[in-house]
Amino acid sequence: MTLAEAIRKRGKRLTLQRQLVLDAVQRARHHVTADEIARRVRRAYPAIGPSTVYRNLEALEELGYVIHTHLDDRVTRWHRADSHPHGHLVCRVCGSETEVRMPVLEAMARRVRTDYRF
Amino acid sequence: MTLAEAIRKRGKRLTLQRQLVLDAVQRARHHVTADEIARRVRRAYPAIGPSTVYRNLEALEELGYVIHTHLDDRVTRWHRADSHPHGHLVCRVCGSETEVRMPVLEAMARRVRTDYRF
DNA sequence: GAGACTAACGCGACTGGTCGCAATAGCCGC
DNA sequence: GCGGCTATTGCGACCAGTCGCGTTAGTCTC
Repeated sequence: MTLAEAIRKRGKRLTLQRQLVLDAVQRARHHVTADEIARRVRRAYPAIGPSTVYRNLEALEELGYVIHTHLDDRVTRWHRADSHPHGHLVCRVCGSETEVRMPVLEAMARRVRTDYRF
Repeated sequence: MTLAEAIRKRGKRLTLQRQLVLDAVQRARHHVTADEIARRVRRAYPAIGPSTVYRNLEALEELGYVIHTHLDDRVTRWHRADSHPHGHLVCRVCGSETEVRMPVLEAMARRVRTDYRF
């Protein structure tokens, strides 16, 4: 089943803009902001508006292709859903405080520290 | 030790605006938004600006008097730090998904559901 | 392929929140 | 109490993200 078919089956459509947004997220090495994605897409399709990028990211997340995180509690960052696992963390949320508990695998620990500025 | 002393000891100052913001949060029955706090404070001190409210909430959180949460992942809500415990939750953060696990105490469960729209 | 249905687009206004700056006013030491 | 230091204020510009609307363009059916 092609990407277009998978998307249509969910009642959505595969537009050029949507393709470009997905492509930009998948090409990105790490977590990227919506603005960074917008800039990349704009190189191939300058007319794209910010709201289109936001709406496509939301749609693509719903479809299971991308994932968003709030790493620093400020800007939303996005990455491909099938990237190698890098932080399915167990957290304690007590009001605003968020403590990140280290995952079991030591290899992941370093990366987690970077992501969460921990 | 008075409130003023406690605050000064941390290198901060107790201004009228800060008192009013703290008072508004402590008087509030539940989680309130910054805007709601601003409106309450404005009744006694109309000249207060939004940024002052935000900065004071941040300062008061740092001082341990208030706590903020992102209940619906949209608006930030605030409440007094010493309110009876209502949700020190254990969460799983996997990208954007956040699953709320019920606390042990059954009495708390109902409240948590409301808070998290779960 | 043509037509109809409607998801998605681009735009501009709006919202919640932050930042830099010059002015104000707590606080401390004398 | 007075003066100096600097945290804090109010203001206005700005930023990330959302929403409503009229238009465009995928998709499905024939």
